[in-house]
Amino acid sequence: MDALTTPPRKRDAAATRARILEAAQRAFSETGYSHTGIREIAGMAGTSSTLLLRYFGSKAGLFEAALTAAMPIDAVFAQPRETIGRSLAEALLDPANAVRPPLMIALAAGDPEAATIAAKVFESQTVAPVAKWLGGADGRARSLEMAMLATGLVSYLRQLPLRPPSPDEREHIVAWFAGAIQAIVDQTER
Amino acid sequence: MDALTTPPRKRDAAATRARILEAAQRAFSETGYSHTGIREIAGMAGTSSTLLLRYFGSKAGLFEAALTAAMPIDAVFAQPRETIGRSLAEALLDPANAVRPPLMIALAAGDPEAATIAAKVFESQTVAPVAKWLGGADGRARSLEMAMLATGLVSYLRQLPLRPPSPDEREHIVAWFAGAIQAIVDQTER
DNA sequence: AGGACAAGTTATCGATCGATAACTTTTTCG
DNA sequence: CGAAAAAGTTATCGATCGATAACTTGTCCT
Repeated sequence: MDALTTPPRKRDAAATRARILEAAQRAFSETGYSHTGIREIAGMAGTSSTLLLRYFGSKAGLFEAALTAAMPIDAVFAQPRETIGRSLAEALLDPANAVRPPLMIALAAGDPEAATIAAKVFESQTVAPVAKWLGGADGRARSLEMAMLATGLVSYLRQLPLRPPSPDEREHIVAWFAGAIQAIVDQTER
Repeated sequence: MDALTTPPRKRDAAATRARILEAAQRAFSETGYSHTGIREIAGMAGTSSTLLLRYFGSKAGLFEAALTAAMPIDAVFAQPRETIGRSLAEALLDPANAVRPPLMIALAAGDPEAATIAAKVFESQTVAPVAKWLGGADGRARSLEMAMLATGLVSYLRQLPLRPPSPDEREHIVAWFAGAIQAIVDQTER
């Protein structure tokens, strides 16, 4: 009588874990940390919340894992240094990149627990590497400035339901962002 | 037998309403929208959640009221235009200013309901007035750029539990922020 | 083949949340 | 004064959340 029901999928812990992680990245970056339930994520991954918790310990653990796995900044900073502003802007605003660290930061800021996790991961995975990439004694300050810009950009152009900027306004903003990033990168020691 | 118990305070709807509003501003800007309960706010105001709901209809209504009442940008933009960058930075980072629009924005971004309210209020109370203050056809784009910078600044220097920047780094960041704001303000039509 | 362990499901707990109803106390005003 | 309206309290509902326990089913290894 179960000829019409979907047969249960092959058991594969690694694949299930990966599906949960991917679903978590998508869900967290769409609805934020507090507003996303583990049942919802598990449902998107085709499993149950119980299994999710066994793999990741807790909702906070899952968030940390999702955040850590979503840090593909190397590709951006491998681009030519002379046009890194544009490259970063495009990477941040590409709709295909569902999960980006600054977006996660913006989404986590409202929840103390999530903010602590996000800050820790972001510090080690993004702020510190970029500071090293920049070089100089003021590397960390400039890295933080870039992070502020990036978080602001994704917050306003991807997250907040503001009245959408016109194409001209959007291009104005993106050009300004790229220029501001480039200025920080090109800056030499004072 | 109630000689030792505090006598109940005089009944004053306006004063109670004001206490609730102030408590809401403080609580929301410390723990965010989702993570702050109406019982907690009511407790800070010395009343009950029932009364809070009667005055503000719902938690979302209270948030909107708290946000609308926390928009003292006029004072900042009444300062001399030539040094508005510094003035804005100081206003945003002054610990006495517990509630600032960009901070509320940062805290609300993670919750869809709160983000919708915050975006609507911020658009009309801050983005639009600043756009008019700036003037020019690209006023709104430049206003949004300033909002991005401000949100990034308060997020990283007031909200996120990052490893705190050193005094030198902090001053580096503040000076950069003030310069970036000033550049947007001084910018003329291209 | 068969058992041991991993993978996955079902049921449920306890806490918390926003919201509502019903009630009591105080103030106000004719 | 006294009654009506406003101000405030107590009790509780229904839903949702993260988390745990107990159980069943599939897979793999000797």
